Amino acid sequence: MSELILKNIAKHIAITAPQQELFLSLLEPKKIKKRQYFLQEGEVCKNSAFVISGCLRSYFADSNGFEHILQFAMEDWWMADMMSYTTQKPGNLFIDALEDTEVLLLSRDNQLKLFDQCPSFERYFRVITENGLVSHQRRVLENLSLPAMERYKIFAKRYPAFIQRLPQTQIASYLGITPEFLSKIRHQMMYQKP
Amino acid sequence: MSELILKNIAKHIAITAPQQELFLSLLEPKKIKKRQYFLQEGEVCKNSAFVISGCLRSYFADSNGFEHILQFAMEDWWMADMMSYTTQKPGNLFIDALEDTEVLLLSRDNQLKLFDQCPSFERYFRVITENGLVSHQRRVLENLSLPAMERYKIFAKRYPAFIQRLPQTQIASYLGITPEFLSKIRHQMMYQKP
DNA sequence: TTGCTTTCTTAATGTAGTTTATTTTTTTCG
DNA sequence: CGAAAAAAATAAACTACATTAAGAAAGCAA
Repeated sequence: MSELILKNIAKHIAITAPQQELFLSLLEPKKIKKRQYFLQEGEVCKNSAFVISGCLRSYFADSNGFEHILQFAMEDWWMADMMSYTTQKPGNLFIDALEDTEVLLLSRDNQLKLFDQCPSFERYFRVITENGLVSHQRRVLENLSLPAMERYKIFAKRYPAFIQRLPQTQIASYLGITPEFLSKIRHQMMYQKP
Repeated sequence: MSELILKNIAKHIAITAPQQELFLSLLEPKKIKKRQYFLQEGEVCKNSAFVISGCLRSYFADSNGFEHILQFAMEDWWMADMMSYTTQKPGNLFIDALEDTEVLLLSRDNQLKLFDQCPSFERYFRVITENGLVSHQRRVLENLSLPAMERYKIFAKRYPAFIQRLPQTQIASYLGITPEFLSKIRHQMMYQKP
């Protein structure tokens, strides 16, 4: 069960067997049922979650009650409210499960401990964070420069698994449009593609 | 002249005098005149730039020739095309100067060397990158959830110096609206505020 | 199987923001 | 300084997307 996370780490850094054990000893497994919250607005995000199976989403609920999805996390992805996790102050995101989900938790305390005891992990999370920054920068620019249909096409190409597993409502919320308009876009695509 | 960058680093990590010297020896000063490119689309971003004085912007030029600003960098900020800088592959951003600007350059090679020779710097850049990620996540959510006038108000409150120093055209491009519409918004704000 | 809830579609109407064009104001620089 | 260029304001026509409403389809518990 911890093979997945070790494999993920091996993609970026090489660590010894005792370091692996140290790392695994700092993790805590958890199961989150579909529709169950992992984190709610106003709480401190004590843990970062590595998804073993299932799917999480993080979102912001605006003053009109509309939900805006920041991120999905399926197998092999990390999920947290980064603002709250790094500062350990109350956050304003919700995180919940779109499917029954298994995760491994790493508390911020344990993460910082890990950085001191094994600096390779500081490198691992630096690289992970660099990649996250790049993908959010790309998302900002795509939202500024592309109309909704283009953004949907790119999303579908980049994350084909998401298109199959997620309801369109969720995808629309991630793209920043209404489900009604996404439906219209998909209709248009069917009759203009070939 | 290198006081500013040492002070910035001291905010996050403590380093010895010889480490400071090592770090400074890896930096290269450069001047960039107003309207001059620091980086063009298709080039590899070899250096990250720490701004000593003046102002840089990074932007994406879409297929219709419109510019979409990703970031401004004034004194005490780092600027790079992160995608290209971290992978050392050709990027798709432009970076140029909005004012005559002085920067200190750190090449990716030197940065990685620094990480090996002084792991505290790996921590410094991890923290910087975490902060960048958080601010881009916040920007994604603000773009999804708020109308243009709210985004402008938040921008003005968060970066008061930018409002004074930058032309409205640039701010509009950062907010994702046309200069004409920003002008309209500002007119509305004048007659509804008090 | 039924009924209930969630998801998806369609369509009419409404609006935040764009486009295009013109004029005024400010900045730049020889 | 004065000319030219850039930036800002205004306004009318237009469009991508939202809102509202209603019904069809699909998933799911009992």
